[in-house]
Amino acid sequence: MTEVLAPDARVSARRTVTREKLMAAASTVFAEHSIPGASVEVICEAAGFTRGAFYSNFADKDQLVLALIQASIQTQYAAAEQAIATMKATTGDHSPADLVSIAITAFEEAARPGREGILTQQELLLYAARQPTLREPYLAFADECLRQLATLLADALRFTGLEFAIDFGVAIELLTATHNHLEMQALFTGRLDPDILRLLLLAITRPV
Amino acid sequence: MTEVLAPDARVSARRTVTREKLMAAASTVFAEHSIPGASVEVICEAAGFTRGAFYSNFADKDQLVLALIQASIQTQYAAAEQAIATMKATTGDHSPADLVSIAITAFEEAARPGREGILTQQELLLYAARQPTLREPYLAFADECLRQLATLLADALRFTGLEFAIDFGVAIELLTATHNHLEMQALFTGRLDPDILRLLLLAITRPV
DNA sequence: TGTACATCAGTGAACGCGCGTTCACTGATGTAC
DNA sequence: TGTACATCAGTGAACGCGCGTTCACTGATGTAC
Repeated sequence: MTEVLAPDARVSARRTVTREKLMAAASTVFAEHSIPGASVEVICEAAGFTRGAFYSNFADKDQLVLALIQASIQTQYAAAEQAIATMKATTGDHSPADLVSIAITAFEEAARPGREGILTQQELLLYAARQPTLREPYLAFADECLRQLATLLADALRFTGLEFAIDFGVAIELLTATHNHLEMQALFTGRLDPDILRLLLLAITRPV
Repeated sequence: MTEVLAPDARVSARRTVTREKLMAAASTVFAEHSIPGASVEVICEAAGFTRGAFYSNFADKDQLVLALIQASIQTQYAAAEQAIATMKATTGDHSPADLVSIAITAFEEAARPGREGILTQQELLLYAARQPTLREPYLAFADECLRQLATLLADALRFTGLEFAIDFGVAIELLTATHNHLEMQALFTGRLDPDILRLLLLAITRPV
């Protein structure tokens, strides 16, 4: 991860841009055709390169998938951080429920993946579940994400004067499960109604 | 659906068996290689046939996927019915929480898909989300499933003297979302701990 | 029940296409003086 | 700053393989007398 935060000087800017274009194109093509259904040719066409460029940047297709998974992890980290910042910047008169809702909305806004992003994420998730090499990193990421979210919610709850009526870890899991469920449903209905999240949160909290 | 319940006499038993073998093999291969990554050749090999047999039974690969989706729907219907029957057959002294837990466990037992089944289901779900032709049927199924589950839970709750503290529809959605989340997690951890489901249920119900 | 024929179900070779991957190349970028 | 050369990044033709699909065939099953 260090290399990503502090880019290797030996990698030219041009090369970095090419890599990013290929990854963005791959993300789009994966969403439409699934990972095994997406040919290197089509990805390169979408990115505006020839296949040679692809193999100049990635050893093979699997290495591209791995890079995308790492990028997806980084994006979600950033979204969590953004949400924390937004929440901490919020002041003024808000009911406890409103404050919690603001924090959640901030996270959903920051991470909002759109239809294409949801499909790609699910695709990467299934791929990681199958590939033994990727299972461990993905789990580690999930744990880290839950911890981030826990910090966020703990802060938000302290502001609001609410507390969880159930185990903290279980509460976080229920919230992410529901969030995921809403995203999957959005693939079919086209709409994402976050009301259920709010109802869940109110059901599992109580005044201190 | 009529043809499935009352099998067409013009379709020989031999043919039906071949179809079922091909579908079972496809389910296994889809779990391992995803749908676009599963070649007709490999599916036929796993089923013990040659590729000619495949095209004698299915117009193309997509028709096989469609048949699998329909079969998956039937299986889950059956599981819901089985769970209802089990619950209605349960008598004796049980706490409200226990009774609810028995009903849920019965459903999980009847539907228990195993690692392979979970992967295949997710694969079919993503496929249906992408394929406009399949979106509508899948949604219709989901609605029907939720209605079945609603009946089951309404009965169970009546037995127990509990009632939902939140909207009925929302409660069902939260339960299915959590159930799904547990299945996905099981793909990574290898274990499926249904305790969270029980905790959720207790959190969103109250004595009448 | 036994025989002769018709239909059906699965075989396996063949097809052409598109895929992943390689590599000799060329034009773009960077470096030294 | 300008020129000469070295390195780098992406090109595009070529390869061989495996795929989806077709079809003439054969052995199995069903039917009529």
